Amino acid sequence: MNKRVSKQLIDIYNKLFNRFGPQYWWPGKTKTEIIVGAILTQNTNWENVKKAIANLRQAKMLTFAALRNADHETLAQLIRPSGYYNIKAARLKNFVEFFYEEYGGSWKKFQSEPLETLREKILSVNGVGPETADSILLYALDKPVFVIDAFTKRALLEHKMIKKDAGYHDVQKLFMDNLEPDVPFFNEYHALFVRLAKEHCRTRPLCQDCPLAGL
DNA sequence: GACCAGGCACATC
DNA sequence: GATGTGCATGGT
Repeated sequence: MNKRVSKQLIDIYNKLFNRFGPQYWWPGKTKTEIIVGAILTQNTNWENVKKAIANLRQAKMLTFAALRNADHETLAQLIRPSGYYNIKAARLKNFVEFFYEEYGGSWKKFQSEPLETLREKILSVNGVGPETADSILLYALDKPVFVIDAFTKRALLEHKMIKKDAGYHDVQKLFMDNLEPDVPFFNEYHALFVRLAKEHCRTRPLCQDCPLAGL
């Protein structure tokens, strides 16, 4: 734990929170819905994901049991609005199969597995990479892991807190080595970075009235 | 019509 | 281990 870095990270959080307030990410939803959303939102606008999830809800497919029984074609058509529907249908199936094979369909077993091995196992599912795995861990299973996305990296790069070639794990380490594990805090912090991305700096470097300017 | 969105796996060098 | 490519919809 580096005190200076730690203070800086908390400082960034405070600036973002003061500007944007709480983001209420994935509030009041089931674990299944959060996991489905995490997979469907890969490289995809959340508004499109909402349409796909609405279709699934309408078809009563927002449970793992229902997803397990669905055939590929039906599932693919329901999630069509979220894009990459063939690949994502397969990925949903992969995850559901993993859940039943590894944990016998028990949320209790799933959630009580130690974090280290749990993360490795989730990552081993084809179609689940670091960001999706960590979103599932943090938002569905309440595990204290910090989710990194492309914008988080760019913001940190801008403030010279990471190197240009830093990988996902390097960036994640910066947060997790320098902050106390805290689920609600990690939840809000990542959501605030995404809010910053949507609100301010879509594809450009940080703009002038960026809340992080002058750190 | 181009460009983008809360990635990932796979091929190739 | 770095770089390139396919996957696909809906909004701006």
